[in-house]
Amino acid sequence: MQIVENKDKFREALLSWYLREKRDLPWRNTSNPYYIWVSEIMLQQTRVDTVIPYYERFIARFPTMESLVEADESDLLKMWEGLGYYSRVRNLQSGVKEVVENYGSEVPASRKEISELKGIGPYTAGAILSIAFGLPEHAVDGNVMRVISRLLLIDDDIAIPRTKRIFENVIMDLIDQEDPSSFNQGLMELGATICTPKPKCLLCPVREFCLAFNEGRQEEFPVKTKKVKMKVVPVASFAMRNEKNEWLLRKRSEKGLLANLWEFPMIELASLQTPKELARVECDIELTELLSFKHVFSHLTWDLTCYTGLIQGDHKIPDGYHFFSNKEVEELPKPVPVLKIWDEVKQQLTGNDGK
DNA sequence: AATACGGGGGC
DNA sequence: GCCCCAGTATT
Repeated sequence: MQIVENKDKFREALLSWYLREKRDLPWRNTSNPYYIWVSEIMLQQTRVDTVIPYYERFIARFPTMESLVEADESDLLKMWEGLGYYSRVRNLQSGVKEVVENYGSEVPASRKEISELKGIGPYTAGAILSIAFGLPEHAVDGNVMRVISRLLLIDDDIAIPRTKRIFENVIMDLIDQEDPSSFNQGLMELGATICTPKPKCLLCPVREFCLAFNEGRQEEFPVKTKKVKMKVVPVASFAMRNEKNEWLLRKRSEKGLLANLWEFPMIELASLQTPKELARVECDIELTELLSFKHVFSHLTWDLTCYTGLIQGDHKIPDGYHFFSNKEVEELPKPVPVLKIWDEVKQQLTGNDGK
């Protein structure tokens, strides 16, 4: 059965399946646009199962837009710790602040206005508009491109940004005017649970409409070109304590990777050649190797070796560095590789105490 | 158009 | 290992 000649039947099949089978997710029990907004930011490039506990904690801690606006950045980052893409939470606060100050705490319900808010791109705009306000707007994410490319045999390369416009146009033509929320969420739910990279077509509620399935070519879609292999960066990290059992950490730059999160001092080994960097880490201190591991980011890999040692007597501490007690270290927002090091440090401590 | 930006789960 | 995830901002 062709979709283009049976749009109403397709909508009916998708919606009835979605309304019957949809997962019970925390953000599906609210119509508060702010809560929908928070969930959509968290769900960017992040799986549902990962998001759920973060969403629950975040809403409990910042139940209103006003409460979020007042939060310190370190508290925000602590709530986001381990979730990744940390600029998302800064942008979220910035966007919410704009709404509180310029829109009387009412999330604007037009694509033009909502798209001007920090952190809200084409997908998130459509998601909030359709889910929170019931407006017929496209919300094209990776799921939707995979589902639609199979349904309609669209073989344009989804790695090319301009290709997304094709899918947005298809959705605007296909979207259910009565229930745009369930339509958009239904497509995403389908992509997340059935029309997965390895599709489970026998469970699919709309397979009779699917051109790829009819030709047995579902695994050929979507078409996506390969990406370049990423860089491996050797880094050395130093978990140093003083005679008061305080640990030396520094706040990362406010720009770039893991911005404003805390770490044990760390250098890329290539830069260890320079005398300046050498001087910083060589202070006549005895170092022992603590652990080594690789940490994979989206665009690079750290090949990390961490050393630990005791700083005795007087040493000049560079600007931006600070000694923290165990309890204070615990409370700092840290990226996952630093959490791994900290876990190892704590194990060593309890091991020593136990013996 | 290409790149930066986290982290984890599935195979 | 590789792929991909309810993407956006910057260049």
